[in-house]
Amino acid sequence: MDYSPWINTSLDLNINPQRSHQEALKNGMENNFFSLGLRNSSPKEESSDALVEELKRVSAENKKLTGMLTEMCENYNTLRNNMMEYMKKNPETKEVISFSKKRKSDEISSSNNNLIGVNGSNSESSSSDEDQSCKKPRELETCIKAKVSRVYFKTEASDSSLIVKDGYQWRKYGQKVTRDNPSPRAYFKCSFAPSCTVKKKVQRSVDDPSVTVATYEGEHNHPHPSQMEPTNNRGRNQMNSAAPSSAAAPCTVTLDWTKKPKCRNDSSSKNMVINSNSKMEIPQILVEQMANSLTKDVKFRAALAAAISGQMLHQN
DNA sequence: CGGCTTTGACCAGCGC
DNA sequence: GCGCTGGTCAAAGCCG
Repeated sequence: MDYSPWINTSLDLNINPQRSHQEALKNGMENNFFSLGLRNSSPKEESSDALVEELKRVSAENKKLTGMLTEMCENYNTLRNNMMEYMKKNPETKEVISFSKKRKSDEISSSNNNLIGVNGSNSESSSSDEDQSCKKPRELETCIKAKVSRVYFKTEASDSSLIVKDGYQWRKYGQKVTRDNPSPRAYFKCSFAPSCTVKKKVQRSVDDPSVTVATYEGEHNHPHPSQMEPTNNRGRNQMNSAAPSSAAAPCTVTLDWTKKPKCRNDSSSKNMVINSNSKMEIPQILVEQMANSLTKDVKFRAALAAAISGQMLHQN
């Protein structure tokens, strides 16, 4: 899947150590600066001194936060690499988990064979993010066995349809209201090729109803429909929008082994790993997710704007 | 008429 | 063993 991520941190948090302050300033921070009522030509020097002090403090805080984020990224990647290494070294472990009682295991294993047969690169398979995925052993097992990826689609909150425009042709075979989410979960099978066993679950995010979470199980054993027949428009659902980059530009995330299960309500701690198919670097997307959560905090935004304006003052 | 969605029923895994 | 829950099936209805 060659999608571009929809993640937009809205605030250009200085999360990239390589990025200079000048670059950050280019990205519209001036607005925040002026919205705070800070002016270069402030008449009251005392208050400006206090402000400068405050700005220094916030700058230091900003620096500290940046360092913490960087450290978190490093820890995350280390942990993930360790996990991957462990899984490679101990395939029997994987097998033990996989052979736990799972109904229709033959079906799943066959679909898994399809995955390997079609696409040998299964390295980035294990995946999930914060909330629902893999919080039960059964789901964990599914994550390990089949190629599971989770894609987030930004949609209109008022849009109640669980249609995800990913370009493939899906046939809906069920819908269920799950316990942990009031919005129904829709079940889809790939109907483009009869032999394709890819399944998809689509459900609104608990945290953000404007976000639709699509969980893909398996991998298509056929090319993307838009590559095969660009004009093929049959079907009423997904094929109507065979261009994946249209309304919803998803971000594929993969299993986060460092995450404890049962933390679905903690949107601020979303750990994500971008699928290797994506052009984005893994730490970058992780950091952007963190930044996204942080930027929801009004206080943090104010402090951040103050810190940046401090940098501006410094330069002037 | 074919293909799709809807939706209630059914099945199987899991926890108690 | 029983109840809960998620996942799947399949009949009925809808739509182009």
